[in-house]
Amino acid sequence: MQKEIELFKEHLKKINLKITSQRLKVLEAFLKTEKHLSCEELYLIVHRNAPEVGYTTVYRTLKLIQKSGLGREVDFGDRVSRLEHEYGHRHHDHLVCLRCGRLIEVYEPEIESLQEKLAKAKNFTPVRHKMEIFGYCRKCGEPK
Amino acid sequence: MQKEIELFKEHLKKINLKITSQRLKVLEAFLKTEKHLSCEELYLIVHRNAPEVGYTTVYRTLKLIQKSGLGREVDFGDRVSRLEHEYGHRHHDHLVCLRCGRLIEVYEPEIESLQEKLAKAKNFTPVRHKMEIFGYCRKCGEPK
DNA sequence: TTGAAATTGAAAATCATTTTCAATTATACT
DNA sequence: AGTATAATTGAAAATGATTTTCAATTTCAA
Repeated sequence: MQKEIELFKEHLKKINLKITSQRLKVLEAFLKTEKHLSCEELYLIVHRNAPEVGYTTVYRTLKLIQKSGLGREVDFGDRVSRLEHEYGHRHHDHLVCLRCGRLIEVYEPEIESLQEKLAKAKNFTPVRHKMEIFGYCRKCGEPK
Repeated sequence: MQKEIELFKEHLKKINLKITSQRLKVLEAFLKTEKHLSCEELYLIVHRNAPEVGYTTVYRTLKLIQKSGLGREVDFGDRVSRLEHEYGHRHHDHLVCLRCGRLIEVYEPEIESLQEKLAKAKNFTPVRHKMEIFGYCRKCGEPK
């Protein structure tokens, strides 16, 4: 976690932004969880221990975490941004349970290379991609 | 297009909803385009010829089009719902140009079957999926 | 034709996110 | 350490897409 904090500080310095206690508190709360937290969830966690950190600052810091390369924004169709770890985590796709909301991360290199091929066939220069499979997890069983 | 209109009417009857001129106008505007229209864009089109159709009704009708199986909601990360044709269109993925917003539809059966395999490996029952590749189209060239 | 139930549109409400702005704070430079 | 200055903060207001409310209107089965 120290490594990530250092990277974050370096990123801030590089773009002439200041290292503040609020920013570090938000970052630490993010680093401590492996869950995909929304801004509000993160705000509640940070705010519990540090009531002086405001909602807006959490939003703003989440943008910085993304730009620093430590976090990636994900949206599972509910119009709520969530942040997942990017540093030290290779790209993966998601299985999203329609009943309980459970999230399973999966990695399939063959799909990645097929995607490259697809893009190339259309003269398209891929930058990033997202793939989500919605359905029912083991516990939630068959639909209906 | 008549076939789709019939299907829509059948769907409404099945769930005891009424066939109104407003609903048919929104449906027809949707059927006439192959573009991925947002609610607002569709509203503007409908409203041009039929000013008596309100914004809210367009929104409500778009939900009905989705439920009837004629349209599918897509969201390319800008938090705006768009509706694409579902009836008579096999599932496909999207290449989204980050500069000009161009949309390219692609179909790759191998990816589809790999997705099935992935889900099965996690005891997950897939219902639907979405895959989007963001990047730069031929015209917009390399990033930056 | 009629009446119950569904539909409509305008306006208000909602919800996530962004912007505004005056007061505060970090940091580079004395 | 002190100070100037540019960045940061948080509360509140603004935004923008979508949803809800509600009284008036319309559909359609009987």
